[in-house]
Amino acid sequence: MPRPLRTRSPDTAARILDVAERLVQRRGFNAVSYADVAKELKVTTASLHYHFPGKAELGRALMERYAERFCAALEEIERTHAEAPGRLRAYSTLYLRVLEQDRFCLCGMLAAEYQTLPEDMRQAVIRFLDDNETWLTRVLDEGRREGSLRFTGSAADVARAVISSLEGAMLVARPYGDTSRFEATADQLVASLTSGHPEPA
Amino acid sequence: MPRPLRTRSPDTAARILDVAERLVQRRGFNAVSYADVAKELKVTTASLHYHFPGKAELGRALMERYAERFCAALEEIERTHAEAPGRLRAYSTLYLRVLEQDRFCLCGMLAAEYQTLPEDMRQAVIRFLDDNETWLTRVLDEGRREGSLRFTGSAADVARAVISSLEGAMLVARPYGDTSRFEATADQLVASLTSGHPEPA
DNA sequence: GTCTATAGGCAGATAGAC
DNA sequence: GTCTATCTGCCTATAGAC
Repeated sequence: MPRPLRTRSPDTAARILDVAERLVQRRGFNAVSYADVAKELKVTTASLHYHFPGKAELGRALMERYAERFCAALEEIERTHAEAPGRLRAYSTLYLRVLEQDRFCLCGMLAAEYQTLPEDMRQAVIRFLDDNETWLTRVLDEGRREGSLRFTGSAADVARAVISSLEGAMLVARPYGDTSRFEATADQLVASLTSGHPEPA
Repeated sequence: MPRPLRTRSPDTAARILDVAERLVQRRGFNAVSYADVAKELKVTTASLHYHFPGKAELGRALMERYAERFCAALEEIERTHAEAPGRLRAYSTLYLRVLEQDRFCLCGMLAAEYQTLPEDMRQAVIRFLDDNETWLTRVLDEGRREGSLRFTGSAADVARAVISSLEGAMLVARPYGDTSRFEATADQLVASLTSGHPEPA
C-alpha cells in the first residue's frame, strides 16, 4: 500500500538527477551548470547544493545511478532472452533507446571528457565499461559454446569491439540526428557475430 | 630557398592552433579557454583575440585545418599503399597516432559536444565525417572488386561502421590510457574485412 | 601584433533567514 | 529544504596605449 502523501515531493534528489542526466547526456558534463538544472526544476542553485554539495558529488551520483540501471537492464535481458543472439540484439537496443531520446550514452560522454573529470567520476566510468565488458564476454562465450554465435579470438576482445562499435555509432549518429545510421551499424555488428544463423524479423 | 628570418615568428596563428588543437583534443572544446591557450604560448588573451576574434572562429579554424590535414593524409595513403587492405590498415594507424599522443580525434570530441557548438563548427564536423565516409567507401568498393576485401551489404554502410568502430575504440581506450585496447579492436576490424587473406606482419 | 586594463557575465559555492 | 544575498574566480571580449 502506498504511503500517504508527504509535504515534500517523493524524491527531490531523484528529480535533480533526472534533469541533470538528460542535460549531461545531451551537452556534456562541462557544459551543464547548476543554474541550468535549477532553472528547469524552478528552484535555486542553493537548493541543489543542499542535495549535492558540489558538482563532483552530483556527477558521481549521476554515473552511479546510470550504472545501476544499466546493470538492472542487463539482468532483465537475461531473464527475457534465452539465446545469445537475442541478448546481443537487446543489448544494442538499449543504446538505441538512449539515442532516440536525443541523448548520448552518459558513459561515452564522460569518456570524452575524461581528462577533466574528478577522480570519483573517472572510476565510475571505468567501472561501467568493465561491467559491460564482463557481461558481454559471458554472453559471447556462451553463444559460441552453444553454436549460436561465431567469432574468432577471445570473447573479451570481441566484447570490447562490440562496446566500441556501439559507442562510436552513437557518437557519429548524433551530429546527423539520424538513428537509422546507428541501427545500420548495430545490425551489421550483430549479423557479423551470428553469420550462418538467419536473423528474426 | 628559405626567406630571411623575420622579426615576427613564422606563423603565430598556426602556433595558436597547435596549442588549441592539442588542448581541445584532450579536454574538449568547452573545457578549453583562451586563457589556457594564452598561458602556454606566454601571450595574453587579447593577443589571441587579434588572431581569432571569438572562440567560434578559433574552433572553426581548428576543425578546418584538421580536416585539411586529414584529407592530405588520406591522399598520402593512396600514394603509398596500392592495395585496399593496406590502405585500411594505414587508415586505422592514423587514428592510433592520435591516440598515442594522448589525444582523441578532434572530430569525435566535437561530435560529443555537438549540441553546444556554433553552427560553423557543426558543419565542419559533418563535412569531416562525410569526407571520411566517401574515401572509405571508395577504398572498400575497390577492394571488393579486386577481391582483396570481403563484406556484405553496401560499401557506404560498411564505411560508416568502420568509422564508428575506430572512433568508439579511441573513445573507450582513453579512460584506460591503453593504446593496445584500440589496436586490438582495429586489428579485429581490418581482419574481418580481409578474411581469407593473411595479414602481413 | 602585443600589451594593460577592464567590462560584464556566469561559474561553483556558502551563510544565514525562514 | 528552500530561499535571498553574496563571494570569489574565471570566462569571453573590447578599448586603447605602445
